Amino acid sequence: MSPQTPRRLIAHLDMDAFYASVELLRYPELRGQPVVIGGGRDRQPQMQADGSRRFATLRQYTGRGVITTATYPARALGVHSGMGLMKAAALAPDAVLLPVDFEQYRVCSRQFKAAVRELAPVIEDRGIDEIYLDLTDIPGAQDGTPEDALAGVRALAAQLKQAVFDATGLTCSIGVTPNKLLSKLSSDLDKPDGLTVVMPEDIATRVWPLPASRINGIGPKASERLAALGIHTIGELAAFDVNTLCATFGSQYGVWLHEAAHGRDDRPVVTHRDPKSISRETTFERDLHPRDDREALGRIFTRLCEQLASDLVRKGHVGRTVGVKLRYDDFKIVTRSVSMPTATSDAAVIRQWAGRCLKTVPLDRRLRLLGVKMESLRKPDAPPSGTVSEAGALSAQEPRASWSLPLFDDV
DNA sequence: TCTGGGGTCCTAGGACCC
DNA sequence: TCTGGGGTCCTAGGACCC
Repeated sequence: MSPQTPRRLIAHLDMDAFYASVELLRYPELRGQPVVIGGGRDRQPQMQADGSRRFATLRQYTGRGVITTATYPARALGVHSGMGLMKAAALAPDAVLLPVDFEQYRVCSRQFKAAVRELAPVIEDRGIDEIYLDLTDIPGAQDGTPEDALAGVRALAAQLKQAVFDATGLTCSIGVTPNKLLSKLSSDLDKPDGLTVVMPEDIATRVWPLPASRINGIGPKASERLAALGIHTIGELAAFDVNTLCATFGSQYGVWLHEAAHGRDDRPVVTHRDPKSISRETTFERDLHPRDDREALGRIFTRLCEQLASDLVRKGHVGRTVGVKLRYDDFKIVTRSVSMPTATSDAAVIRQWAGRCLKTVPLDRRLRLLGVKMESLRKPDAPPSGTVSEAGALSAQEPRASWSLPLFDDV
């Protein structure tokens, strides 16, 4: 790298087993035990006569929930996030099962982000438990000899970890590298409570031996197709002919795979993003038939639209494209969407247009999930995007009277 | 033992306009 | 009569992430 090229210094900070760790703050007696978080509302720990708490275990669970997070002792038993709770119960029947408490996690999330912001103000939010930081302009982190600079970087990262712990009592893992891709990968190398610095000269030894699937953006499908090409590690991907990658994966993804494997990524740390869509969906306790369970489905549909509308209002958005999502009992998903003449956040209008979408979907088998989504979001007072004329304003109301919903209507 | 809920981005075909 | 490209919007599906 030439001296005039400004080398960026990017960190990825990832909270360790975040939801589970927040629960352990509240129930310290569970520390060291296998604990999983997931499922519904109704498994609050019960206080016993002797003042101790009684916790539900996975053994008693019945239902369709999945694990949101598991403590490290639970992970050692083979359970992990995304796994169905029934399956997890077979592997770890005595693990403690706690319900999710998003309110509390959001409180802790705000606390750790505020603590980090005091030291490093350029933050990109990546959800409730992780952030990217641009440390390039933090004084002291890149001064002096390469050895001094490295020491400075490590000291700053250690300071960030301490600030997070002081604010929340929780540990996190940090990766510091020249870009987001490498930092994301590096924060995972020494979990939990890790601090990993990877510079370009370390890529061959630290990154190339890892499985290709460790790259953020290479999921199960891409991994499988890479394996079919004989590519298993990031190093093998880096050495592979980029033209063959493009022929297999398309030019955009092919080039990206090649660049990623070489540790190259120039995406900036983005401190603010406007939401693109807002949605609500629910999986039923049992599969429902559009005909036999018409009334139940109608009520659920109406409630989803009302929840979506109130989310829009609360977040200060209106939207112009309404969509529905159905998952059948065979797990096949269909979606339908339609753009309205004007943007809205009105539950009744959303329900009418979403109902219109529903009428174009096959309703001949049981449903597992129903969802409603709004896209093309904007602020209510902003001028409408696109070319829709003012005359369209009336049309958003029009389906109210003229559309009937024979299958889902609960009246 | 069947797999939650909230998002983002990409692809691809057709409509429609210039 | 049979032919262009380019650009944008719309819709459906899918991969991926937290």
